[in-house]
Amino acid sequence: MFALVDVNNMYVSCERVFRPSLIGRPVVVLSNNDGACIARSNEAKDLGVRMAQPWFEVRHLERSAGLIALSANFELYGDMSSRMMSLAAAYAPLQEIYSIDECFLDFDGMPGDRVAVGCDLRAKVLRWTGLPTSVGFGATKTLAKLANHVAKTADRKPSSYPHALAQVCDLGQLPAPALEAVMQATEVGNVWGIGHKTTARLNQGGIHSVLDLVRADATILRRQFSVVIEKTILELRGTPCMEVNDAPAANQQIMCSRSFGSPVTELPELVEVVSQFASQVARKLREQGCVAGAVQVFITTSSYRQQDRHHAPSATLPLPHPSADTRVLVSAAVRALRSIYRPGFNYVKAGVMLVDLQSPGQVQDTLDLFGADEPGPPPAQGRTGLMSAMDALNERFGRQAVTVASATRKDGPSAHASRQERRSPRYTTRLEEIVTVRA
DNA sequence: TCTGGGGTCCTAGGACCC
DNA sequence: TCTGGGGTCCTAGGACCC
Repeated sequence: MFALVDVNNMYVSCERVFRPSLIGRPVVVLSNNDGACIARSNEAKDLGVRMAQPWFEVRHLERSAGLIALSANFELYGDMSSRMMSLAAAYAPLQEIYSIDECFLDFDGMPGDRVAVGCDLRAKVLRWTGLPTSVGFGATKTLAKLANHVAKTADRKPSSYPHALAQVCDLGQLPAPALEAVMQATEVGNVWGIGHKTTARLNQGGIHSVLDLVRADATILRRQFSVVIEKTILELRGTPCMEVNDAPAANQQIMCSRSFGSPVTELPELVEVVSQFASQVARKLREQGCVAGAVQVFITTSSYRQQDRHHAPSATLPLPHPSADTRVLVSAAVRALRSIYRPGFNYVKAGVMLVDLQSPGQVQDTLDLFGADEPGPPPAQGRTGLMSAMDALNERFGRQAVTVASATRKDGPSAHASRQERRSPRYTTRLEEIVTVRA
C-alpha cells in the first residue's frame, strides 16, 4: 500500500505561511523572469488562470479581480520542502521524495486505519510548517496519485466525488462499485503519466474516463503508444509495476538555462551568460561529487515572435578528461557557444548542460590518440583544492564572490538579467531577511 | 512589448559488428 | 546482374513529470 503526500499549491502556500494576508485571495507565483504563472491558489484557479499561462495574459486581473503575483522564491520553497519531507518521513519505513512538494510513502504491511494516519500526518505538517497537504492511498503508486487527485478535488468541488473525504482519500477502502464510480467521474488526462498528446489520441479512440482506460486492451495500447501506458493500465488495475525508490540514483545530467530579460544578439554578452551558467552547473556537479564527460550548450530565438527568423542551435563538446573544474567547463562551454553562434539573431534564451556524468572513481579518460601535445593530468584530483576554496568563499560571501573572468560584466547593465520584481524575503534561510515581529 | 526551468524514460533509426 | 540476418550501441527527438 502506497501513499502520496502532496502540498496543496505549494509555492503559494509557502508564501501564505509568512504573509497570512494572502489567505483567501487569488495569488499566483511567477516563473523566472516573471514570465508565466507556475503556481496558483484555488482562488486564482477559479479566476481561470491556467498553469504556465503567460503573466501578460492575466495581468489585467490584478486590477479587476485583485489577483496578486509574486516572483518565485525557490530558496524559501526548497527549505520549506525539506521541513515537510522530514515530517512525512516519520510515518512510514520508506519515503521517496518525488518532487519539491510530493513524496511517496510505502506502507507495506503496516496495520491500522490509513485514513486516520493520513489525517494525523496532514495535521502535523500543517501545525509544524503551516503547509496544507493532501494524502492519497492506493495499492500502486498510480492509484495513490489518483487518490491524491480525488482528495484534492473533493475538497475544492465536493459534488464531484460525493463519497470521498476531502484532503485524505484511501482508494483501497472503496468497494468495487464505488471505485468504478470514481474512475468513471475522472477524466483520463488526470492519470499520472497520461499527458496532453496521449489524452487527445485516447479521446479519439473513445477513451475519455479513467474507467475507459482501465477496461481497454493494454496490449493494443502498448503497440499504439509505448510500454509506459501498459504499465499505467496495470497499475490502475492494482498490479504494482513501480516501487518506492528511497535512494534515487545521482542525476544523469545537470542543466542551467534561463530566458533573458530582453533579447541578446551580440556574442560577448552570450559568452558572459554561458560562462555564468557553466559556473553554476559546475558548482552543482561538485555538490553531487561527480565529473562530467561532455558539455552541451544551446541558444535559441523566440518561437513566439513570428517576425523574427528562428534559430535554435546546440552543440555538445566531449571533454578529453572528465572534469568538475569550473575553468575547464566554462572554457568548453564558451568554445561550444562560439561554434554555434551566428550574428543577427535575437536570442532570448540559453542553456548549459553537463552530460555523461561519472563519479571520479570510475572515470575513464577518453583515449586521445592525437592529443600528445596535451598532457593528461588527472584533473578530477589535481584541481579540487582550488575548486573547494572557491566553493567555500562563494558559500560564505555570496554566489558570485569568486568566479571566472568571462562570467563577469565589463561595461553597463546586462540585457539578459532576469526580472524578479516581486520576490518575497527568504525568511527561513537568510538571517537578514527573517520575519520582523512588532510588539 | 511580454510566453519557466530542470529533469526522466522510451523509441526509432543509423552506424557498426560478424 | 546479383546485395543477409542478427545483434549492439549511440543519438536525436518526443512525451511526460512537477
